[in-house]
Amino acid sequence: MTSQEQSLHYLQSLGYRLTPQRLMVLAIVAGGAGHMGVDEIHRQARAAYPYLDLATVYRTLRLFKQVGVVTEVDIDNRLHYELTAPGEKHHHMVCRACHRAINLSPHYLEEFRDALMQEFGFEPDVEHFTVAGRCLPCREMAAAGGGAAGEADVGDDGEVD
Amino acid sequence: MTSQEQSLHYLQSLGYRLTPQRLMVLAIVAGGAGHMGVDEIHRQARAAYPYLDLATVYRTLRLFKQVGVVTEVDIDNRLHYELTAPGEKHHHMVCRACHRAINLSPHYLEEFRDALMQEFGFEPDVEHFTVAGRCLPCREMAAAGGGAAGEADVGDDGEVD
DNA sequence: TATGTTATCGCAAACTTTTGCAATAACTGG
DNA sequence: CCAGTTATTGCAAAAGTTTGCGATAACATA
Repeated sequence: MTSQEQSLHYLQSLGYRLTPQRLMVLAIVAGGAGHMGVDEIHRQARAAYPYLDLATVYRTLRLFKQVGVVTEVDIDNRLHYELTAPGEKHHHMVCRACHRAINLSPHYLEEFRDALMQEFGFEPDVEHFTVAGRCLPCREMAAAGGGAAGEADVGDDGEVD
Repeated sequence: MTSQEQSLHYLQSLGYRLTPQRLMVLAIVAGGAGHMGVDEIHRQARAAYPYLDLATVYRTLRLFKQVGVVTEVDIDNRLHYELTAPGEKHHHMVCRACHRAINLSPHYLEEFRDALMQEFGFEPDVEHFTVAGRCLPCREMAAAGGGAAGEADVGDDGEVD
């Protein structure tokens, strides 16, 4: 049983229905490399299933995220999704200059999470976590006075690991 | 010189112009208790200055945030703003069930920030930081099987310190 | 396989936030 | 104090995302 099939059975076991729209969206996110923008998922889905509505894509992805099948990443105020890798869980650092997403091991958040739990009883959503900031190349470019050269001219799929 | 006046001089020293719209928005955010939603700021502003456009409120708040005069908090997918308290900097934990914002001392983020800087050269935006999760009361309510009772029925101004 | 229940879909409209553009007004220098 | 420069405004429209609603289709039961 592939991990996609597992996800589908899991959804079913929670009482959700298996619809062609959900199969399609799952297959596309699974097939894509890295995180995909909603519009791209929608475009690909419509190629095979022309009537699939954008609202359905949003609803489907929100459901998948809620049950943990996909991971949501906010890149430059736009939602992106990737398949949740069960064994290789990671968070993201998103550069606010070049909008690249860099993976971050969960290890870096454990202390933080434990402190909030113990001191406030607050359980942070660290299933997935995105922290904005500025990556090394962009900071160097900015420091050099270079400014905009090369910043923000990366496509939807800019990703470093 | 009040802290509002300081903010205004600071804006001016950066080359920004002092307009009635900016004075108004600053006064309202300064006068409000805790973080205010954009619509509420707009409503109050229009009471005294009827033609002030919502787009101007957004632009003004974005500018204020950029220069550090106000702090932005994302509560339930809506932007909220509060005056940046120079001496009492804090972050926020926002409960995804009751949407209350709880203040968090910067101390809890220092280690995290330092680790990212040292290991990745990534400089996280920790001027202000919002972490989503579930607060103690909501977790207890959920555990008790109570479910929705009392959750999410808090107004715009629900805040704990 | 036929039937009922209800989760899900497509569509349209709403909502929050951003952006383009021409008109206005804040600051600068004379 | 007046004129020129240009940041800022208001308006309208776009962009991204969510929501309400009637119609449809997935699943369960017989």
